[in-house]
Amino acid sequence: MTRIKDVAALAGVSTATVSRVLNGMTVSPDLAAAVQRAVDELGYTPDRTARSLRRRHSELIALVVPDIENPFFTSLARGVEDVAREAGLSVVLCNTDEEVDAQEHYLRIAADENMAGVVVAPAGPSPWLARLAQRDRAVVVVDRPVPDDVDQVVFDNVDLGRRAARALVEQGHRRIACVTGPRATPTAVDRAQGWREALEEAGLPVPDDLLVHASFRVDGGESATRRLLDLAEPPDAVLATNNLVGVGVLRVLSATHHREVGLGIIGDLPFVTSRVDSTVLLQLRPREMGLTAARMLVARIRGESGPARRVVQPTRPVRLGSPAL
Amino acid sequence: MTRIKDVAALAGVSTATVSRVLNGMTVSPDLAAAVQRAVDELGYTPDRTARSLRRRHSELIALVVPDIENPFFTSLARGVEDVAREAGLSVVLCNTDEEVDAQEHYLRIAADENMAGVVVAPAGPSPWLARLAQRDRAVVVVDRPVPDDVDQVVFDNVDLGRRAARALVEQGHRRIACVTGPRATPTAVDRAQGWREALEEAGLPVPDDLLVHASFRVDGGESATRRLLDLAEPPDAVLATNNLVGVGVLRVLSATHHREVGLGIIGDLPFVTSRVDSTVLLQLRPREMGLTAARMLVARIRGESGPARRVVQPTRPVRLGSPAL
DNA sequence: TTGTAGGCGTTATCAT
DNA sequence: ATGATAACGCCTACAA
Repeated sequence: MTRIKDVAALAGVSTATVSRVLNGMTVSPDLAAAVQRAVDELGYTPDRTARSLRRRHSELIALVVPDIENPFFTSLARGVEDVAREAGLSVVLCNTDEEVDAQEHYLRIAADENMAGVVVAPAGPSPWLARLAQRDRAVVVVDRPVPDDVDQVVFDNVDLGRRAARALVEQGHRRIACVTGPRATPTAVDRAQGWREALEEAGLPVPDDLLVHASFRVDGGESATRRLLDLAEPPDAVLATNNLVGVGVLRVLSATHHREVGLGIIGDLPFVTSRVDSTVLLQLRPREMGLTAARMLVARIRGESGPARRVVQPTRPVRLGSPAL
Repeated sequence: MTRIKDVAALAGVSTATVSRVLNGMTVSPDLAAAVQRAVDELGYTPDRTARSLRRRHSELIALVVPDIENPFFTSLARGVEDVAREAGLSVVLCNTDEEVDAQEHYLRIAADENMAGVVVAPAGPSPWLARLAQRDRAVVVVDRPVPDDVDQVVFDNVDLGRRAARALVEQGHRRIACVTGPRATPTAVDRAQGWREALEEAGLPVPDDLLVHASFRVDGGESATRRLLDLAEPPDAVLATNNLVGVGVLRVLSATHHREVGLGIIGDLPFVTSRVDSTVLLQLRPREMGLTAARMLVARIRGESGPARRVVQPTRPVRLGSPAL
């Protein structure tokens, strides 16, 4: 392999001068040109492990997400990537599969690899958030709020639940069920809370059996919906508090020909192929969330100080119909 | 931060001994125990940049894919991850967005970060494949064959096209269109070739306007289908050569109430919500492909030598109907 | 402005 | 079996 000293030898300068050229420090034009020629001729690029060791941090940032198969997080990843690339950082994507152990594993690696920073949508609480901050690494938490004193970009989840449920009320539905995620997932709980508030403010009853906690995945939406349809008094509408749950609900409603049952979804409907003209859609624009988070991260990496910020990512107004048809 | 010398001091041994304990070399039981105690007490983990610099390679492998939003590649990623974790390697996911520049960027980083290996589904040809091999890094190409002399895991794409088209012929269709990916994408071309062969072997004409090259995405399937439906003699069936194109075709067929038009899809239908009872599905099981590729990669990282292998990943037989309903 | 040289934290070689 | 020490490749005081 070609090393910095090979470049130095070819250019007839010291390795220090090569390093300076590579890092944009002041070097006389003629030497800089000679170095650049040598670099080009040899196709030299610095060894990033050596550079990271010396500089005490790399040019990698980790994006840790709980479910890489959920289009919400892949969109978020696109946003993070766009900003990172602009800043000369590369993103490595880590999938925790909603398992805290895997999350801890990847956060530890981010620390041990001396990555410049981490954007994490937490599968659960983690001591590593504080540890990373303490080791002087940039940390931004997205989507799911945590109690730690770190930068966060989240939605106003109670408000999301409220707005989506209100829209269903305005459509004339009176028995609106809510299918949400696990009790341990704050976004799931908050959105359900918003749903409850909207029903109460409309003077509607909120029976316990209309709120179902399921996995935040397609199968969760499916099983929950089947259970709801089996009730003695089934709902006349269903609010799905995330995109995959929404797909599951929609699948079961279509398969069982319950086209009269209203549907609200917080999130986008990825790849849907059925017509959902009257569906209430509250789109979240995860890409924008990724942009916001990555910008905050880059600012911290560049040395910005100040107290942890908690940014509420705005969303679009409720709309009707399928996004693509 | 806590360093190896802190552990050594606390355990009353040299750093060399600590290193030996950490790396499973022979150390007397009592010293090993003392070291382990110190490691636990300090919560020490080795600095991976230093380790990588010294060992000449890290414990990271890169998975480079052209479209992180395509469920085919996220499934493949799951397979790679499962094997990698088992082998003590961590996967970093890199999205090239079908851009060769981005691909080159990430491959270069993989080289400069001294990553142990790379699994890449190429967006296009790359000199880095050879360069990485030359630098003694493990490389496995997946999904899209390349001319380079490197390990590859691919489908028999001509056969896929043939089998899917045959199934549509057997359903009684006589004018079967094919919507495939860009001319520069070998999988797209080969699957279309299989389609052509199946039609010819059935004695059906293969008019030029029944083959449409589009992007390998949902919008590609949509626009191609609209064009096909506008033909003077529209097709009575459509073969989509990948999953996203299939979604696009299905969307347009549903939206325009062309339920009588037959449909074949090479790949899975992610998140579909409409009923597709008579759809020909040729599922590819990308996760298995990821498992295969990662196992080959791990073997190479462990030092396996021998000529480059080209493995054909088997697929399921054609089936009918939606995967989930 | 440029070169020399030390050190980042780890592993591996060479003694003992 | 263990310890001292020299690398790995780069960056950055410090000196000139």
